[in-house]
Amino acid sequence: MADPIAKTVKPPRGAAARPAVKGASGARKLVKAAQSVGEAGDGGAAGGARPPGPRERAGEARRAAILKAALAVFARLGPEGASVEAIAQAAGVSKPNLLYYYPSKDALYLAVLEQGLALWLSPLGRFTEADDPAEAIAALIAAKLEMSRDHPEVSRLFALEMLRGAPLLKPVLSGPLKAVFEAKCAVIAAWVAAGKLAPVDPPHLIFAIWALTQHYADFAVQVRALSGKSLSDRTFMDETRAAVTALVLHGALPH
Amino acid sequence: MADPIAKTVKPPRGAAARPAVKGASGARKLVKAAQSVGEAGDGGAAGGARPPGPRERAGEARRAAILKAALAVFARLGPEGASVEAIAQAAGVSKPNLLYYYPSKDALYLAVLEQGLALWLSPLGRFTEADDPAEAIAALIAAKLEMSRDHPEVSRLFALEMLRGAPLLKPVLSGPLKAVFEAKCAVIAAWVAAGKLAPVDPPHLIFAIWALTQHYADFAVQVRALSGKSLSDRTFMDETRAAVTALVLHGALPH
DNA sequence: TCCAAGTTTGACCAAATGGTCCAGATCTGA
DNA sequence: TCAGATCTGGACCATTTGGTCAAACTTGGA
Repeated sequence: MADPIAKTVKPPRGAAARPAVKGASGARKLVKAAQSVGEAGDGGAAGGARPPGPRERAGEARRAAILKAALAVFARLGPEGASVEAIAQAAGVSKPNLLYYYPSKDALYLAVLEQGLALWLSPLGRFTEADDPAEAIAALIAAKLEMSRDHPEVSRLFALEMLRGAPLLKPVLSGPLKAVFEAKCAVIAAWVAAGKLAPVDPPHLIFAIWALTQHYADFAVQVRALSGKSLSDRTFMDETRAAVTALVLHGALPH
Repeated sequence: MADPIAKTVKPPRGAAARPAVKGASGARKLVKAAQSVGEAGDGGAAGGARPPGPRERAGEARRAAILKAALAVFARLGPEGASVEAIAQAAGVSKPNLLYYYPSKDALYLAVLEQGLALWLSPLGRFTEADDPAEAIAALIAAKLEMSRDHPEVSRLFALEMLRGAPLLKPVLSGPLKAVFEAKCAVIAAWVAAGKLAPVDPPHLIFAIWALTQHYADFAVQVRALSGKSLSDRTFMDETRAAVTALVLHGALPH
């Protein structure tokens, strides 16, 4: 995989440009995807008002199957380690057929990343100055832990990207994510100013929450090897949520 | 890279078996390396008492250069993404020459992992029931953060292995690491029992410390993109240490 | 000085892999 | 029902890449 930014375009045969791989460079696409996180999010079917039709349906299903398989394989082996053949097999599709839906491995990888982005960013979502800090922080922790439990591959995929130096994600990091990040820092700072929170450093508080919650997805093997448990165990999940929440709140609430 | 456990042996030409790639399967080697962390750690030169000699010296230097370059490349691209050619180039060595010192990419990867293991495990080292909890925990955090600052590639390499499901490291995790982990959990439990610590869950406390400190190495790009700083900034380092220590101690000390 | 052991590398090989082609199957709309 | 568009996958191709080989070069020591 050279630079995926380059030639991600080029639709399959002569087909109508598919929504999943339309114009704009990879990075730009990711930024756009990140910006539209909160929005309506139809995302699906290409056409206008026309009802789907069985063929389009099947195509969309196949596309989804490929995406799902690709997420699993990419998250485990990384973009280099994952072979198109392996993904195709995991998706129950022939390699040329996969390449029909996604014109290249890079395009597929980008699509996977794009799909995961919304999910990955969503928990940071809603908390405002008006909220109760303890509640808001607890909710954020819970949401992130649920992400780690229900979509660990997404978490791992993004962790992988970070480890690689975020070649594709950097624009997202310093664009949309930074915007949200700074907004949330401002909220925390406001809470501190209002005396609702101990004088914590907002960025570090957010980093801490991220680190503590993602750890259980990204280092799941280690957690499992050492404790014998994983977030899919109900009690371990509750225990973890309690431990992380307690840690963060004790550190952040006025004392 | 198929299963690196398999045929890691086979010395270069007919040369005397090199210490770096001697018998025992990869996994066993890693476990042994992990167990001997605290020990003397000569590790170097092959022969008995015979003085090094300029030639051996040069060889050892080259070996070290290769290992260093390999760490950098592997940590960035992963074992699949890194090509032997690229590593050789980074080390200023021809590809066949690299293969002369390390008979295969797998062997090289294993050597890199092995070398990093001691470093990675070392911070967990010394703290006992007799120590002051606050001091001991602060020291552990400081040591891990220094690791993240001075050897981020090592941290990233191991993070990468975790994300991959720790194919090579699993024996280490459930062997030596688990032993140390449980010992430390016992220490923490003793502190709790003695009333020197709030009733925290020992495993989660350790996970928290790991997560919080490694985050600054593994997600350095994100940290840098969002805060503009990195641990190599003196003030940011101090700030981070303070923030993490405060968070953990507030959460763990009796309140 | 000379040699045997150790070191270095250009040329080469086989396997894996991303991607293409094309022929045939299937569906859609008229 | 039929023509054209859309799918599907077996065969194929070019490139990359891990690894080998043999020949040449270096060097420590007798």
